[in-house]
Amino acid sequence: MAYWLMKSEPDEFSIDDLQQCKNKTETWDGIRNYQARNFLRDKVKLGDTVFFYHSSCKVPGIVGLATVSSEPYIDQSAFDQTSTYFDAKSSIDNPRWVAVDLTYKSKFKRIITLAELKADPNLAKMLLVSKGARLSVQPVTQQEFDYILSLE
DNA sequence: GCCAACGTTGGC
DNA sequence: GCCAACGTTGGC
Repeated sequence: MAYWLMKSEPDEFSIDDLQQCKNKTETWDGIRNYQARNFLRDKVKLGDTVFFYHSSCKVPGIVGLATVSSEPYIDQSAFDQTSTYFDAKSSIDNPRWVAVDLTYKSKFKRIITLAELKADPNLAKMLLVSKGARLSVQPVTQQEFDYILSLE
């Protein structure tokens, strides 16, 4: 089983929103970055565990856990002209983007903030804190995962 | 809201 | 295939 960190803007979709979804599960779509897409398509597996990260907000950081609850599938929002995720270059014949389902697992008692993660020498090599890491889907190592869980 | 850092596009 | 211009992300 692999570990991931996925970013979401809480104004758009927060961990509380995920918890309140039907079956606590929602489509994780709208990824429009090739590197992130490649992870989703090629590496993310059903049953993987995900750090749910809040970005572009007052206190950015990891707020809880989710589980990948589907295999990757074609991101239909790319075909929807009314969607903000519409992409004219993705076609049904040649789909460009993928999505997975995420299921709520737990919410941390506190936010493990980006500032805290950045300041921690044990996490100096983590992708999230490395320069210009804008990836919205990124791998987390077993060591990083266990260590961050222990911070809660 | 600013802007640094990155990604993407498109002319050549 | 290079690279300048533009767009986006996301912390601050």
